[in-house]
This record gives sequence, C-alpha cells and structure tokens, in this order.
Amino acid sequence: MRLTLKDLARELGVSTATVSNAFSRPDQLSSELRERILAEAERLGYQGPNATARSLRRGQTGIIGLVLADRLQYNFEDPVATRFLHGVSEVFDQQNINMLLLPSRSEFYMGQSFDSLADGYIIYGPPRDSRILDKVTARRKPAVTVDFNLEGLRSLNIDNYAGAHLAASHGLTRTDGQIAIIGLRLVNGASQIGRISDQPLNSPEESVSMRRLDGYQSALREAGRELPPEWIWNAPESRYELGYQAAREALLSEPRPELLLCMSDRLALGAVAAAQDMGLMIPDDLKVIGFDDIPTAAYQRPALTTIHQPQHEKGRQAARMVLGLNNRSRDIVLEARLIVRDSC
Amino acid sequence: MRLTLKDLARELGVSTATVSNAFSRPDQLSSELRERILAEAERLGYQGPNATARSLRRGQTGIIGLVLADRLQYNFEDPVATRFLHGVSEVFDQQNINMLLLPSRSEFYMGQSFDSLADGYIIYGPPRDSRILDKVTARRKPAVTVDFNLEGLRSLNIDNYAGAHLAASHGLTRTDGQIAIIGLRLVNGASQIGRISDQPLNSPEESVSMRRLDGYQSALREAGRELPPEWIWNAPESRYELGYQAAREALLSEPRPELLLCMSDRLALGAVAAAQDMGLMIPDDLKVIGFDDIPTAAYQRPALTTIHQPQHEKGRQAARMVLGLNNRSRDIVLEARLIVRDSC
DNA sequence: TTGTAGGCGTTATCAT
DNA sequence: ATGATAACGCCTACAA
Repeated sequence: MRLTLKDLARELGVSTATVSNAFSRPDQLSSELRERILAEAERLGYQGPNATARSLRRGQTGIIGLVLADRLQYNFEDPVATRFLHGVSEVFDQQNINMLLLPSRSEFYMGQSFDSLADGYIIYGPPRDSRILDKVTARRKPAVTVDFNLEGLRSLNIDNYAGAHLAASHGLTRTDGQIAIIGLRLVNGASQIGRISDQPLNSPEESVSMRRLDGYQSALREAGRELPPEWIWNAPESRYELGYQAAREALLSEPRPELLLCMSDRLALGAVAAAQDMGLMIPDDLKVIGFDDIPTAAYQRPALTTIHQPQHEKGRQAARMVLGLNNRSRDIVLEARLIVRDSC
Repeated sequence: MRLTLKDLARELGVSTATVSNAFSRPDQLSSELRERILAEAERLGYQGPNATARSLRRGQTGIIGLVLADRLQYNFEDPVATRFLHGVSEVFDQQNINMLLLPSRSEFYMGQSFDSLADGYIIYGPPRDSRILDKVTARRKPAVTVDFNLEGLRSLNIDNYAGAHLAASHGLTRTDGQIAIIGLRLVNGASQIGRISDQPLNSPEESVSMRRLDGYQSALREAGRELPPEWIWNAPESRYELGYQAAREALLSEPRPELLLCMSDRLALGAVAAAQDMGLMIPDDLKVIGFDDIPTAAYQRPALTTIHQPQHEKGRQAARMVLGLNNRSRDIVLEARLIVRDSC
C-alpha cells in the first residue's frame, strides 16, 4: 500500500493541509513543525506529493510538450533537430521544466485531451497529419510553432528565403557553368530521389524548402539564370545517401553541373562524396554549397561552404517563448548567414 | 470555462459513465450512441478526457521517464546518446508511449514523488547526484538501468571490458611502439585534460570507463606491456577538442606513441586531427583506435578503426525492458565488436 | 445497455 | 499558525 499525504497527516496528528504546506509552501507554517513533518515523511518513506494529483488540482504539470513533425527517432538522428532540442533543453534545465516528446502519431492526439498533458507546446515543424493541428488550435495553452506558421499561434522561423538567396548569389560569383539544385521535401509524398519535373510542388507558405527554392531561384533570376525543373532534384529526407544519389544523377547529366546548391548539409556531404568517387575535385571541378551548418560541415575535408542557421539559438528562443520569458514580439525570424569555407 | 465530461453528459442527457465509455471503452455501448456522443463532443469542442484526471484515476500516465545522467543538452549533442534515444523512441513509437526527458537536476526529484510522473523509468547512466538513486530505489514502478547497475533493478550494459580488450589486442598486432591511452571520465571532478598520474580514479564498478581501462590494461598486461599512469590521459567529456588536446600532449612526449587507444570516437577523431596537424600520417606514423562506432567514424578519412557498441539496439532493448516486453533475463549484456577500418 | 456514486491524492479557501 | 472541507475531472464497481 502506498503512502499518501493523508496517511502522513494522520500519523502525525496534523491536518492534510499542513502537510501539504510543509512540502509546497514552507512559509505557511512554523519551520519547527515543518522539520518534524519532513522528518516523519523521511522515516515512513513518503516521497512527496503525488505528481498526478497535484497536477489535477493545480491545473499545471511542469511539463512542456514538444510536438515533433517526424517520427520521434528522426529527431534524434538529424543533427539539425538535435541541435534545436539541445537549445530548448538548455532553457528548460534552468527553469526546472520537463520535456515531453510527442511524435506526430495522430492516434495519440485523438484519444484524449491534448491540453491537459502539458502546460504548453512547442510544435517543431508542420505535423504530417493536419488533424493534429486542429486539435492544437482548439487549445488554450501557450504554443509556439517553429519552422512554420499557424493562424493564431506565435511562430519562430529563420529567414529561409534570404539564406538561400545568399547561397545562390555567392555561388554565382564563383562559376558561370551549369547549376543544379538538390532540394529537400519539395514534392509531397515522394519516397525517392528524382527530378521535380511534372510533379506538384508543396505550397510555398507551408514549407521551409519551398522558401529556400524561392530564394535560390530569385538570385538566379536576377542573373538571368533561373533553373528549369529538370535541373532540380528532390530528396524526401535529409540523408547523406540521398544526397549522394541525387548528385550522381546530376553529375551524369549534360552539361555537367559545376555548382550544386543543396538544401541541407547532409545532402551536400553526400554530394561531395559522390563527386569525389567520380574523380572530381572540389572546388576546382565542382562547387557545393550546403544549408544548416551542422558540426560536421566544419571539419569535413574539404570543409563545406554553407548557410548557417542558428539551431541552438532557435531552440533557446522557442523555449523562452512558450514559457512566456520573451514576449517582445509575437513572431520571430532569425537571420541565416553565409559561411564560406572550401567547397565553394 | 472548459468543458468536462460531465458537461457533455448533461448536454446529451446521458450519464457521465456512458460518455466516459464512449471515449475509453467503445465496446461498452451501442455504436449508435457512441457516434452521437462523439459527434456532440466534436460540435461542442470537447477534446476528450482530461489526461491528468484520467491518470490520477487510473494510476497510469502512458509516459515513460528517461532519467539522463548529464544535463539534458548533453544528450542531444553526443551521438552516442542520441543513437540510444533513437532506439528507445523507435519502440515507444510503436507502443504509443510518450517519453519524458528527466535531467539529473536533484531539486526536481526532491520536491515531489518520483513515482507518479511516469509508469516506468529508464535510467541512462549513473546520475550525478546519488540522492536521485535513493529516490529511485524507493519506487515501485519498473525501472531499468543502462550503462551501470543498481541493486534491485534490471540492468542493460555492453561488455566494456571485452570491447576494450579487443581494441588493445588488435592494436598490439599492428605495432611494437609506445602506446598511450586517452581515457574518458577516469578521474572524478576533473575539468581539464591531464595525465592521470597521482589522481584518484573512479571505482571500477561504477564506471563504464574504468571497465574499459581495465580491458585495455589486461590485454597489454598479457603482452607484458601494461601502461604506467603517465601514459594515460583523462578527458572529462567526450569531445573532439579534448581528444585533440590530449593527443597533442601525448604525441609531444618521448618516445612518441605509435598507438592511441581512445575511449570514444569523438576523442579519437580529435586525436586524428591533432596528428594530421603535426604532419603525421595515419596509420603509418600513428595508429588510432576509437570506441563507440559513431556514424562519423565510418565516413571520416581515414576511416576510424573502433569498437562498435550497438547503441540503437541498446535503446530498443531498454525500452522493451521497461515496458515488460522482454522478461527473459533480468540483466542483459550486449556484445561489443571490433570494426577494423583504416586508422589501425 | 445505461446510470449512480464514491474516491483517486492534492491544494486552495475559509475558518479558527 | 493550523485545521476542515470542497473541489480538480475522471473511471469503475455495482446496481438497475
């Protein structure tokens, strides 16, 4: 049988209110009595108030939910996601907040009240199943969307358009040759590498990647060199091997591209490997620009030229926003910077 | 004002029990009535049973807690930890379990009952503050310790001793020169790189690293070449830069080591970089063996020879253990394998 | 198949 | 400074 606050109160001959106060509001009783209560609790093995009951009563859990766009596992595997989580957890650590990781499994959200699990939510990327968003918008708890926007919620983004524009502009200063783009999640529901020709693209508002594509193309257009869809590949996920494959296809095309604009560093790293395996020298024969600036990008040889997005800072900001520690502006857009290294 | 199950029942003219069943036990009422209830809920914007109240009543939360040894952030930054979490989340995804990340902040555990937050716990590495362990052992929920053991709890480990023994034995077949060890967390409370001479080491039972050291030394001893403490460096954390520093110190010593046994791949990767910056060729001038087999180890050039530990599988197993899906053995020890690549 | 009612363990309010 | 008591929102015997 488990001990409750009530048992302890009976044992000590005081009221439950007093015991509760001993644990939760030390100033409400004499430190003498408090000591006595705590000692007795220790002796009997009472661990402190039951968290569930406390949450029910208080209407707060001390937990912030992180709704993750992809399956949970993806978020532990992708360095971009982990750095974001890293930033979030830094703030939570300080604030004594616990972090509940919520995947995009829709069944989960259907069965019970989304609201009561956590005191607030960070929604990292647009969930696969849009019904989740309906649930979310019906909620009265603070919530922040990251890397996308949702009517009525505060949001946090980086300037994807500007970042991509920067990348393409820089690339144009280094070569006059053919250009190809290796895009990420440009096409809905694709499961393989392929050119985007003829396929319906995601809508620009919903997608980080479409904003990046827009940024690339605008810069190219300004130089009169906008790319037709045959020169744009789509990768369904940000993975090394997919970058490798896409780059291989691109580099086998005529005329052989001399600049690859990649929408993630992992894709870019794969592309570099593909080029090397084909005997091409980087940056002499081929220039590659990534996106994200993951740690590996810096100590890879040749080191990757890329667009830095402050994932860690983004995580910190997101955390501060849900916790109401940063109410200056409703929506926040962080800057993306060009980092010139060896690959372009 | 928030809607409750009771409101919904009143609105519909049915009892609360029926509404509850409509959500939680579909077989207890006619599908017709159930439809009607669900539709009304939808219309009124009732989101489903309040999770907190449900947990209090049922005594279950659908949440498993992950007690992390280090600060939360570390676990998102270290590839070894993230791959473990990746494995855990794979199983949780399937089983509809949510994952609460609990750092080693002791204040957190002191205020309230550890028990009621989650239905079970995975304790990943020995918590910094041992008072947490007291709380944990007082608990009646299932718990699994990973990478250490605790009286009375099921545990999951890899064979660190055997892995290290494998590494050292392999190294001995490749060189007769001087050997140095770059260790990890061998010394308590160290904050910098340094030789372990004169410093009190952690006790072997508590520490993964001491078991690895033991494995290295046994293999060396069998060849009559056990290392004195001057040839053993300690890094307080598994970080690239620390490996770089330690290796630099080691390689500046006389006689210059020809084999570096590193207790993590990140340390090893840093060591490789240090050697390269000193103009040494790997594996000709220097051989390096890592530990962990993180993804980068494979596509680094030269690719790293290392000991593979199945972090992902470890995560899966840990998850299955807490969930009671794997009750065959109380304690599990997974094998560590030697992966020979280019660096030794 | 549906309804009644007690209690899960706390905490906040109001007395004393 | 301490105590009595009514919620918090739900679930589950048990009864009808």
